[in-house]
Amino acid sequence: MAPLHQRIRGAIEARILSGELGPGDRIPFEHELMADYGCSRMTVNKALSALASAGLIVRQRGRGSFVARPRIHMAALAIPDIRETIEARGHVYGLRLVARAEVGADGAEGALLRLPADRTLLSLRCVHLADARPYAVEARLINLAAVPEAGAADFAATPPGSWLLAHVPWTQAEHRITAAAAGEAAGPLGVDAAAPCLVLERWTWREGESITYVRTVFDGARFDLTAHFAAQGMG
Amino acid sequence: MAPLHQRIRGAIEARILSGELGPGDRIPFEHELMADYGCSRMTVNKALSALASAGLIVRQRGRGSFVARPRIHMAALAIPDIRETIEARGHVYGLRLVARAEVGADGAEGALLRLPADRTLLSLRCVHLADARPYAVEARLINLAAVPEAGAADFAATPPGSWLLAHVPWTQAEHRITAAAAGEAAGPLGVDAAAPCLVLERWTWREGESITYVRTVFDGARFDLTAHFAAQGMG
DNA sequence: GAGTGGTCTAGACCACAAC
DNA sequence: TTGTGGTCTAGACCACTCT
Repeated sequence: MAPLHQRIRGAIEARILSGELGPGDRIPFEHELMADYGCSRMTVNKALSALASAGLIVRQRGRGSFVARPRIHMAALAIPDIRETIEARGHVYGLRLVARAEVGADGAEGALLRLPADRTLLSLRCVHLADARPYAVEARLINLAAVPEAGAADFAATPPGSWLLAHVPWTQAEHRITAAAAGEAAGPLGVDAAAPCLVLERWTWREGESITYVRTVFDGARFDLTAHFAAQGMG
Repeated sequence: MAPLHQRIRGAIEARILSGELGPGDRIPFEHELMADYGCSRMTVNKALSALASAGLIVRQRGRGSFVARPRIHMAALAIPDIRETIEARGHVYGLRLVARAEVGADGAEGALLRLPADRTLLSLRCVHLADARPYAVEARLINLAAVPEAGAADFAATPPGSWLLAHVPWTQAEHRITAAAAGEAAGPLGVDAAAPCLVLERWTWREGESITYVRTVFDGARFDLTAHFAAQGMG
């Protein structure tokens, strides 16, 4: 038997998702639900608060609770860890570190991370392999002032993304997904220079400080980003 | 002054994000926090429950609460409403309905929506324009058994995606993002057939029933998907 | 058995909205 | 003035974990 607050939440969720309650419609008042379920106000409140934090309803002090207007195509998209993706499909993951250098932040690299010119960056280029075949080309910059331990990490053995995820908590990130011709990545990827590729860029910050920038190029013919997800807070 | 449960939550969040508490570390017990803040257990419980539902900590009955292992690059990506995107950038939105037909579900279309062969689908093709210039090409299928009102909607005036979002609640969706050559979309988009394009596919369900499938092709040189977001539940 | 979190009660005071 | 939701208290019983 599910907890009462969960059953209350589920019952209201069902009425919204079935269409019985539409956007803007009123949810029963807390005291009505108390009477319906024969429980205390805290229990009802917990159910409604959960629905509100999930975005299914809007609560207004002094007015009541209402079904929320549907959100605009907000989607939870899993941006996968490359090694995990490859291994999950039963392939052997391989990593080839092509270049590693410490560079000043006064050039184009520094501009990408929006850093002052006197900082030092670790610049990495590597190729991710699936069954020894090129899968993705990655160019990464790491702000050494924010992550000094990265200077000693072995990025020929551990993918930079996996290493950072395990070592550095982040608070803000930005993704950009574009399609482009392979261009410079054509050689390492083993495709034609005009081949359509999926380009994933990510900027990551921790408490306002830039941590890393990464640009990953995938062969469009072999890679896609997919995500299955449930509607607003349906878990 | 923020509510007490929010301040407690914020204080713990800060300790996790600053790195003071790392993955697997123990969060103070509820009774310890009660003593620290001089409040009741319900208040502490509300703070910790919120952190747990945000994925920052894991709570285990009989053991305690612990900092969660960081999630694998899970990101909230906003898949934008095309009309809103164009208008938000200050351009004039235009829509050209190229084709509209009701088709049986016994062909390739039915397979895309995974529907029985006896169902009827509404098949639409349209071009989204920004300042009268082609911006994206959309091919859509709508399950008329699930959304009969769509048969009467004016999709020459309202983009199908906007119409559906406003009229039909969904519970499950799946996205697939790929890069591909323009191919058939080259003509309507006004680009070369080999031009790299971003292809966004979406399947949408409502309580297990297919609602719609859409495949949208964007000119890679003019379009990108971006998302700025905060870490696990940081609002 | 002692300690943990999960749930629930029956009150209370407050800020805010509508009348 | 009345009613709403937001917050908080000081208890309680339970299921579970660890020893």
